[in-house]
Amino acid sequence: MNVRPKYKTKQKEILLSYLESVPGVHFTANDVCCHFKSQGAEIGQSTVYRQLESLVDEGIINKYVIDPNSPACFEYVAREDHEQEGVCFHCKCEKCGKLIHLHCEELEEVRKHLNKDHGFKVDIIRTVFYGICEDCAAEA
Amino acid sequence: MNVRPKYKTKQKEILLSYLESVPGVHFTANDVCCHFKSQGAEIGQSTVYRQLESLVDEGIINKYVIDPNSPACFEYVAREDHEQEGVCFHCKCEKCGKLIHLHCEELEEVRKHLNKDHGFKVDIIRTVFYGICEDCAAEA
DNA sequence: CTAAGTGCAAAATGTTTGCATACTT
DNA sequence: AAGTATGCAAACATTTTGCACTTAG
Repeated sequence: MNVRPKYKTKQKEILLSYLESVPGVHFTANDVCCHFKSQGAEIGQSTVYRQLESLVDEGIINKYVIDPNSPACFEYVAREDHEQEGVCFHCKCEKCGKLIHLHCEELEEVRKHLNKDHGFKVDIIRTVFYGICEDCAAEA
Repeated sequence: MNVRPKYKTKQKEILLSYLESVPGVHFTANDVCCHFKSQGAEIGQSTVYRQLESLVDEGIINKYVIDPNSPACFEYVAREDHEQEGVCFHCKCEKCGKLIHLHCEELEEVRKHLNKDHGFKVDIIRTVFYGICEDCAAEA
């Protein structure tokens, strides 16, 4: 999409270090703004939006769309999850919000299938399966 | 989630009969407005939104949320399709924005696989594969 | 010095709502 | 008559953008 950040700025740094401190938590762009506002270390909201977008592109955070009328959710994905490079799919529970990471051969197949038979190159980082997780299904 | 329409109005009637004429086609609320505007048979946009919402609740059409910043997509699902549970999967091109819908046996398999082997019930309506479509991949 | 990032306020977008009017039953 | 639906315009909320300014390399 875009060429991405090249300069290391104070804003990006503090944003990132904050995100690293809340792995697995999901938050909105506005949450981030408020957090920094209350810390006195403000970051302009355009910057927050722009940085979050960058981070999504870089695969450092994930973005979740629950409903077009509520704000988008983001979530920091711990580094280990990236590094094991065994391409990782994500399932997001719509009920409890849990994020499940799957390293699964069958899903790998699907990706190949979409590529070969439909000419569609799936972007795994961005793609999220929404649904209901085992636990939530059980208690329902 | 609401108590729904009780009166049969002209607007609802022509809206429905239009929808029935385009099964499997994706459209936005705005598309509907424009369609009727060009037909001279206008329906107010609030009415369009309200009726579409009703129809979603009634299970007559499906609503797809691709991205919070692009309009929601709707799709009339023919009665037979409901029965064969052949809801379709969506692929969204990150480059040109195209939305591709797939009725694909293999994807159906994945869904079953996730359910059976991972206990995860995929919500097809909300799940979107992001990636690069054939055309965009070609011209790159 | 140049390219990139920031922040503000303004625009854009898609959707919802208040309210007076019109239609269904 | 009573209860709904309609349509307009205004309101909303989130996200994006234009632009002048600052900062990193």
